[in-house]
Amino acid sequence: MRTEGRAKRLPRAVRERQIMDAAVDVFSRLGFHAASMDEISEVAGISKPMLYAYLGSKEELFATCIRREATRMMEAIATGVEPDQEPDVQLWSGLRAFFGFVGENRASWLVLHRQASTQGGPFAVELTDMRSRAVSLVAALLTQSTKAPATKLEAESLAAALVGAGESLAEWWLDHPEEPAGVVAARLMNLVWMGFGDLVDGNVWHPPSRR
Amino acid sequence: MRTEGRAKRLPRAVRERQIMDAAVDVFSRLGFHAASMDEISEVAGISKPMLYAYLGSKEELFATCIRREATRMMEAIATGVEPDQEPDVQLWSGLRAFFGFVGENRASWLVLHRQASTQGGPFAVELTDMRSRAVSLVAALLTQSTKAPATKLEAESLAAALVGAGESLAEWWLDHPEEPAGVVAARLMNLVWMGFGDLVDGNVWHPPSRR
DNA sequence: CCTGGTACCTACTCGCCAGTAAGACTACTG
DNA sequence: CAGTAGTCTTACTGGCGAGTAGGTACCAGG
Repeated sequence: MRTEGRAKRLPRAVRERQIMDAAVDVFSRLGFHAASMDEISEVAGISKPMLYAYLGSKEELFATCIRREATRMMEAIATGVEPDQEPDVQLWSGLRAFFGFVGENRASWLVLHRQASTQGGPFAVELTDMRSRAVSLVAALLTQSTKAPATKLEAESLAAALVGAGESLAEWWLDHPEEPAGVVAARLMNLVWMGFGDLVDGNVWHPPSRR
Repeated sequence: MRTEGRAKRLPRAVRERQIMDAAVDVFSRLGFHAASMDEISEVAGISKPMLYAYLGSKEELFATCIRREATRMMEAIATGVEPDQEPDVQLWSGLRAFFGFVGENRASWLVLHRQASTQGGPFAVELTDMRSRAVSLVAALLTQSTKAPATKLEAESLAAALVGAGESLAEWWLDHPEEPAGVVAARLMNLVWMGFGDLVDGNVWHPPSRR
C-alpha cells in the first residue's frame, strides 16, 4: 500500500482530521522526537508540504493533538459524572469514565500520558493544564465533602496522588488488557476510598445497589 | 567559565564519575533526545571523544545513568525499611525513605521518572526493571499481610497504583518544595492506608509513638 | 633521551529531518 | 474558455548532532 501517486482531492476539513488521526497514531507509538513529519505524512497518505500548509510546524501539530485528545477525554469524564451525588458516587463514576475512555482510546492515552509528559516543549502547557484541571476537580470533591477543614495544599496534594494513581494504574492496565475496565476502576476506588487498612481487614467498598 | 584549553590529567575512574554526574544533570534537564553529547561533554569539562572512549554510545551512557541512579534509590529505600515490622510501619518507613531520597536527589529522580519513561530505547529495560522491583516489593507487602486472599493480579495492580501515586506526589512536590518530606510522606500514607472514606470522617493514621 | 602507554584534543564526516521553493493538477465561476 | 482559488506534488536546503580519524601533551621506566 501507500504506492499511489497523487492523493484524491478532499476538502481541507476532512484532510485535517485524517492528518490529526495519523499524527496521534505516530506520536503515540514513537514519541515526539522520534516521530518524523515524513512518517506522519506517509501514514496520513499525503505529502509533507500539506502538513505544514494545514497544521503548521511539528510543535504546533503536537500541541494540537494534545489539545484535541485532552478535550475528548475531559468531556468523556465530565459527561460520566453527575454532580449533586454523594462524593463516593461521584468519584466512582469519574473513575469508570476515565478507565472506559482509556480502554477505548489507547493511542489518545499514550500520547497524553507517556509522550507529552516527557517533553519540555511549549506543549507541556496544554498537558499540565489538563492535568491540573483534573487535579482541582478531585481537590474540589475532597474539600467539599470533608468535615475536618483540610488545607488547600493538603487537598491538592492528595488529589495529585490520586490522579497519579489513576495514570499509573492505566499504564499497568495496558500490560494486562484481559482485565475489564470496571474491575480495574473498582480496585482503585477501593484503594483510595477504603485504604489498605480496611482492605487488609477484608472491608471493601461497593457501589450503592441500583442507581 | 569552561574556557580552559586542555583539561587536567585525571585517572580514568575519577573522570568517569564526573562524566556520569554531568550526564545525569543534562539528561534530567533536557531528556534523552534533546540532550546532546556535546553538551554533556562540555558540562563535564571534557571533550567528546573522551566520552565515547570511556562510556560508549549515547544509549549506553544513558542506560548506565539509569542503572546507577536506580540502584542508589533502591538501596536508599531498602536501608530505610526494616522487615519483620508491622505492614503499616514497613510502608511508612518505605515512603519516608522514598521521599527523602527524592528531596535530596532531584536530578536522579527526574532522570529516572520523567526522562526514562520515553519508550523505544533499549534502556527502557533498566527502568521497567526497577519499577517492577518496587511494585513487587509493595505487592509482597500486601499479599503477606492481607487476610482476604487477594489474587496476584489484584495485589499487583494495587501496588502499581500506589507506586504511581508516590511518583505523582513526588512530581507535585517538586512544585511545592516548601513542604517537608515527612509531611508529604504522611499524606500519602494516610491516603493509601486510611482512604478518603476515613479521612473525610476525620480519622487519620499516625505512626506508633516511639520506636 | 627514547619508548610506550594513557589522557586528551581539534576538526572533521555523514545521515537524518524540519522546513521550503516552485510549480502542477483540479474545479468552480463567469 | 480564461481566471483564480484551493489542493497536492517532487525535489531541494540547511542545520544539528552522533560518532570518528588522526593527532598532541604528559608521565612512566629503562
